[in-house]
Amino acid sequence: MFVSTATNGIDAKGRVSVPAGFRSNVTGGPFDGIYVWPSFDGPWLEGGGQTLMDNYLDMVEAMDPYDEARQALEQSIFGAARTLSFDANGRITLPKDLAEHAGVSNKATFVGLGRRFEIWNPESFEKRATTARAFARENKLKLRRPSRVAEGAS
Amino acid sequence: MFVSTATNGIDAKGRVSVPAGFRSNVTGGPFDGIYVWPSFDGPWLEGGGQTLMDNYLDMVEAMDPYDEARQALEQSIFGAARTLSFDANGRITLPKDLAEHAGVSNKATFVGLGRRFEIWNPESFEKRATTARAFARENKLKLRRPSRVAEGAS
DNA sequence: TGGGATAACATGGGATTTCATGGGAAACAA
DNA sequence: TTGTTTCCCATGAAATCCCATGTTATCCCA
Repeated sequence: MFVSTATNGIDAKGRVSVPAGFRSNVTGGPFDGIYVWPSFDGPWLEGGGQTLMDNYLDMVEAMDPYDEARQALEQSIFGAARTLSFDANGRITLPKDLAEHAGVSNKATFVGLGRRFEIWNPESFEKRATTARAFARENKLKLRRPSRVAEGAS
Repeated sequence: MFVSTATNGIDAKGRVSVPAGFRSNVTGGPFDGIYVWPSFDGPWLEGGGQTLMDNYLDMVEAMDPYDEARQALEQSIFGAARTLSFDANGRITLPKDLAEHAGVSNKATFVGLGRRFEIWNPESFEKRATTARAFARENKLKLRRPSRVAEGAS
């Protein structure tokens, strides 16, 4: 799973190192790289590996073919996503339009969120992280064990 | 499960031995190590193995995708967590920012709490343990057998 | 049940590898 | 050509691996 947060530099060619911990998460797919698309909630990018895209595909295909939500998801995710391959050193080249959407130029912050991750402008992320932390503290009680008991837990 | 309390030294490289009893709890995961993140309740660290993180992921994904609390929790847990691998002798290297959050430098106290554990500054923990004991004494009557027996718990 | 032998654990330091980053050359497109 | 993209190599810093060692706990056998 994608965990932790790391800020890496973007060089003049638009290249940025994907944190090593993220890379080791996506090996074994049909290509050596990640999927990235603009968030439709705000100025940051969403990303993940083949497994995530497979999950989204399953979810979409479980919906009615003419469900508006289905079409929105199809267009916003599959239509907007890019396959960004790693170079020999584990970097991707961030396309200009994606960089603009996220407002990143010199540095980019990778945030692991379990199954997926986000790419942020470092300053914007810092602001959001501060409020998120307080909010998480106030709302931690919303975390409930799934109704089904986790069997075989160790 | 994680039980007992142990205080181990932190060397100049930031390495600290994870108590052997804790280590034997997390073997068999995708990596040989633990997840650790800063508590959002105070100056100590929270930790656990793959099973705990899987449980958190299940709990978070049971929430509405656009619940602000969900996004806050995702960032505060998965975004803040680190995967700390064991070296050949069962040590982890505590990142500086985590050590600062917990206020540890020379020694760290590992506290087993069943499904997860905490890492404390030894003096701070001693203080809290005193008040926690008193609190437990006052509230011992709240301990009740679960209405439904926990299946498959080990 | 004592006491020596053995294994497990926590700790220290040096050597090696990985990681993030920079720049140049070659392939490609317009 | 001219600008862009991809591949390849170099480098410093940081993290990891490997070996050594004292100490504690456990085992085994008389």
